[in-house]
Amino acid sequence: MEATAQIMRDQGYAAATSRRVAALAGVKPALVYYYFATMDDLFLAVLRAGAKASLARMRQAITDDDPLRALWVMNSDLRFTGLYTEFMALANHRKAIGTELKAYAERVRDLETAAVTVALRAHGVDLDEYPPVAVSMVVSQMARSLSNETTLGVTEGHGEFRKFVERHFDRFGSASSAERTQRA
Amino acid sequence: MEATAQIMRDQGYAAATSRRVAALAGVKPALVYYYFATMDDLFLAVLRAGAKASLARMRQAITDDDPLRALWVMNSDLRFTGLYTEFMALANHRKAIGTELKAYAERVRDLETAAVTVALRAHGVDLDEYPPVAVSMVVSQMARSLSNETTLGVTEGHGEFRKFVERHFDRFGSASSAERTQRA
DNA sequence: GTCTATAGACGGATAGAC
DNA sequence: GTCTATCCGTCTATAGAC
Repeated sequence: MEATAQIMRDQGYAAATSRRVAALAGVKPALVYYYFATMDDLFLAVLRAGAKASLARMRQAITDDDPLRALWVMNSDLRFTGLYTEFMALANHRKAIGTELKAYAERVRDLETAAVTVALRAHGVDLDEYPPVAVSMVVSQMARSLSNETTLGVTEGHGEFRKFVERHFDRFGSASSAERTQRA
Repeated sequence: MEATAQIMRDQGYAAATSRRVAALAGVKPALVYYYFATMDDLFLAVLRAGAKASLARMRQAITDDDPLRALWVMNSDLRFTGLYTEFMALANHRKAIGTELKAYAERVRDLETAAVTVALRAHGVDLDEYPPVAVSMVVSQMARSLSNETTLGVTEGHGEFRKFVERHFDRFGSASSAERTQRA
């Protein structure tokens, strides 16, 4: 499963064949089918393991003293976003993958929203003006978008965007006294 | 090329083989290689054609009386975002695709930023507080993210997010939805 | 331009030895 | 559990007829 994830990240899901996975894992192709009936089952196992680890980290982030930044950092991990992009593409034509990825995305959204709600409320942000679900969507999705662009080699505007995000983190998350004034 | 794009959208890039493309186009596989030396060349041609059409629409959007909403609408087109996601995944392990996609993404960013700069400045928005490049990134990337999620079947928070975006469109000086209704 | 036919590589998956 | 060996399908790409 480790080998599968690595190949998917480095060369795309189409390159994750039973032969290549086995070679990287140091075993023979037939052994892959001893543990996983089909390649789809292997992909699903990789997805579930990644989702489980990711959700665990996210539950930790909820209790973080700066959940917004924790969310940003988590979704800026190139290893994570690379895999996620591959699974998104895979989900396009593998029904089972799509179903699993959808379930995962919805659980993530719930957790993210909960974390952001706590953070915003704790700092007196108007939850009608800044709905937690919308804020969490911006933070996690933009972090992923920037990561995807970085992988592609596009970094134009990234510096300015990070500064832009930082300003809002200050306002919404770890509000310093200076930023409280700005909010008013 | 039309058949290739359709298959990529519906079944993923890995399904766009010379056989299937030819079948959908109503010709024989060998003919594909008469027009395109390799499958990579075909993918590149599809990418270039799509990029050209997309850039043309974007230049139009600059002169639109509501560039921000035009940007949002353009990047909410499921046909466009589906293809874009596939090319992102393809770029992971096809160097030529990656180079082309990067060049395209950078030209898009320049155009978007120009359009947003004009729009914000025209309505007296503070460009230091809301850097045009950051605003354009949020608008286009979030539109794509929502489209990708919709394709996956995830719509949680989408309604709230759209309202959130509408409020900011209004605040940034674009005609409010009420005004647009009046005009219509 | 469009076709038939095919070479040659690689893929998923299975049978059966050890 | 892990292997060797193999079946059979699909893929890219090419040769050459029409």
